[in-house]
Amino acid sequence: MRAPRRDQLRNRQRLVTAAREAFTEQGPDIALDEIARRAGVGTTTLYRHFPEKEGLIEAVLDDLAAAVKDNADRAMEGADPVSAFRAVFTQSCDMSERETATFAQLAGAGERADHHAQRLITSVVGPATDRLRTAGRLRAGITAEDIASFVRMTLTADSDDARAKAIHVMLDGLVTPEPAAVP
Amino acid sequence: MRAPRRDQLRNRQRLVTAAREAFTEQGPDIALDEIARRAGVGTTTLYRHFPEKEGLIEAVLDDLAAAVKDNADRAMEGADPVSAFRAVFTQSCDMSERETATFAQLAGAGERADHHAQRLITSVVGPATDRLRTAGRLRAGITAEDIASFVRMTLTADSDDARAKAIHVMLDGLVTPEPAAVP
DNA sequence: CGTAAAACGGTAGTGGCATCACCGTTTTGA
DNA sequence: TCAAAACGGTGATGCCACTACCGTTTTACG
Repeated sequence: MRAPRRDQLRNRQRLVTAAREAFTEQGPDIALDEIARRAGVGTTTLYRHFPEKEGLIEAVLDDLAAAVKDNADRAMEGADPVSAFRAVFTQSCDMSERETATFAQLAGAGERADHHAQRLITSVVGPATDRLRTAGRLRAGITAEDIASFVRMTLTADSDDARAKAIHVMLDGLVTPEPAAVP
Repeated sequence: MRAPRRDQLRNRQRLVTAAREAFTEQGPDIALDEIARRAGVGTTTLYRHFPEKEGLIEAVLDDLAAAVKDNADRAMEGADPVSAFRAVFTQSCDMSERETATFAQLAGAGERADHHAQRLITSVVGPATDRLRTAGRLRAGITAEDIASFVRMTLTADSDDARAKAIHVMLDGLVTPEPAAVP
């Protein structure tokens, strides 16, 4: 089997980067021709890489999620389970302003994209959630998928203010108080 | 000034009803031609009533919200502020299965529709929220708009299960415990 | 009733956009 | 070096929102 060609990899990366910028500026309804032009490739090449628009959206979601995942993993190191969970949850809901809006828009741009976003978020918050549960501080009956769903909900808040309040309310209800110490 | 013609009113109602059914079955991307056919009117008539698709979506949102508003107002009568709020909040998040999904899809079908849905929900939960605050049982710093935003968030949950859990968590964080009685 | 204003409905057309089909040209791994 | 793979331009198809006409029907009202 031949190794993948360099121009192929390069063009794919260019497309994803251009698409990410384009989606951020204009939303998911921007024309694919425009994205190809921004990437400096022909429209044919775009369709060779992403036969359907939703595939490109998924790739951009991957790109956006990678940064969040990095931050989340860093926040896990050397922190107690409660602090780690709070940090991961907050960061997942509230990346940089623009990224949050872009991620939310793309996640709502179709069923496939929606599920893909859900999976990505689950992979980000899963470890912190499991650790919180192991420490006995996670509210009973809550799964990592639930947490991911909550995160995605907050992304659709219509203002940063409302989102911040929602994060606060949810964290309060998710992390249970420390069990009383035996005297 | 002449009174509005009956056929006009009738056709408008038919369009909204047909659109509501069509959106419920096929989602907001269904073609307007198809909706006109279902309503038994010409496409020209559809565009005369709703020059833009988003206007039709807003009308359907109104239609859906009216039923919820009725339930909410009924739940307010003769109930204490806390019960009333819990009932209104829960019912707003969780109408009948189909309606919830339809409302959420339409609310996400454009910026105008989004803001319209927000206003509608605010008008539904506003009274119950104000009453809860007056009773001193609403968490400090939370406005009716925040509550409406929370409701809209829960509509985007990806499963009934996750939505139910979110409602529970949020209610716990929103209604403060009764202040201790003076001995 | 009679009538004119208003609403209707069919048909054709415009323009944007996703997606496909060719096909000659360029790049690249081996 | 050279064949496989990727590129890119151009034109076509089909769907859909939205517009323009224009002759026909319905309706409010005198």
